Amino acid sequence: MLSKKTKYGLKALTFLAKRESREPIQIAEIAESENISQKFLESILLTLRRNGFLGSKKGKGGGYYLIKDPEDIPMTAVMRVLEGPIAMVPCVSLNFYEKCDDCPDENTCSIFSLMLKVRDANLEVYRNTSLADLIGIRANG
Amino acid sequence: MLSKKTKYGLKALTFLAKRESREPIQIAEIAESENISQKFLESILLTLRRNGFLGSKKGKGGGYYLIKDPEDIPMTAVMRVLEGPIAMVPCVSLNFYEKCDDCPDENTCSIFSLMLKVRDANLEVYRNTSLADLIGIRANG
DNA sequence: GTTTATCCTACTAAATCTATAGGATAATAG
DNA sequence: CTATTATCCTATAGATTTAGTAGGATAAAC
Repeated sequence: MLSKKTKYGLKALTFLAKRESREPIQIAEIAESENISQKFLESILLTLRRNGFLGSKKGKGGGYYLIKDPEDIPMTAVMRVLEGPIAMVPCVSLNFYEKCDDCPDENTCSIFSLMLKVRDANLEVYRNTSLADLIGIRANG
Repeated sequence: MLSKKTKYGLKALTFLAKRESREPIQIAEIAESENISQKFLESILLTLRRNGFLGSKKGKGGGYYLIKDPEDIPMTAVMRVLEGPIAMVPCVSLNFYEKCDDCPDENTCSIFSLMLKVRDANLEVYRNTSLADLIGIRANG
């Protein structure tokens, strides 16, 4: 299941991407518009800023804004920052590789191959989808 | 991330599928061979039996055994029973549909289309993989 | 009737997710 | 300079899910 954190983060990003202008938007405005707890959203936007997706400005007239073109923000990057590894098991993860603690040997693991296929299928989707693709009237399916 | 429950369930299923004979195998043997807590595995095999994947026999010489050919057990079925919905959000789930509580309208939801694509990509993999495909030396990638 | 192994419910512990509290910091306006 | 505004940041609390355990009931074999 997609975490609320990721869901809210994606909604906030699309909210910002939809705007023509890149003027700062306050957390409160995004939170209200997208039905998100303001404090929770605050922490999410903070991670998005720390990971290079957003800029911010303090004080009156402050808020958050995109610092890249939506076309240049692939879903792979967003998902990895908000949701974590794209792979379902660490031993097939490209960016978060780890040995599975219960597996003596990847070469004989019965689910390794399946997990590889799943990872690749998801990567294919995320790599071919940018924030720009999420904006506007949805292209159904 | 894949839950331990699903991972262990899949390993147990492949362990049983690898055997030529369909004689009952004891939980203890599977648990030891696959590095799984016996009690935990017990509850997993129980759900697999209740959902029509396994048969069981009590008493001496008892245990669990497959009641279908591995070719006839698609990953879609196993995943849905052990891991739950294949979709990442309930509003795009085929078998577990629900409205998202925070979304006023699916038609304007910015992530709906992406979640559909992800679901379909995963379905494609799971539908085209049976338990039989998990057996034996892994076909890498 | 004893042994063996699954059946079943309930429960506990740990981890993760979701959300909140409350003050620190910095920018703006006057 | 001071008040106001809005982000910054750490810590923590509450809720949910996951992982694993306890302990006896049931049924089959010998």
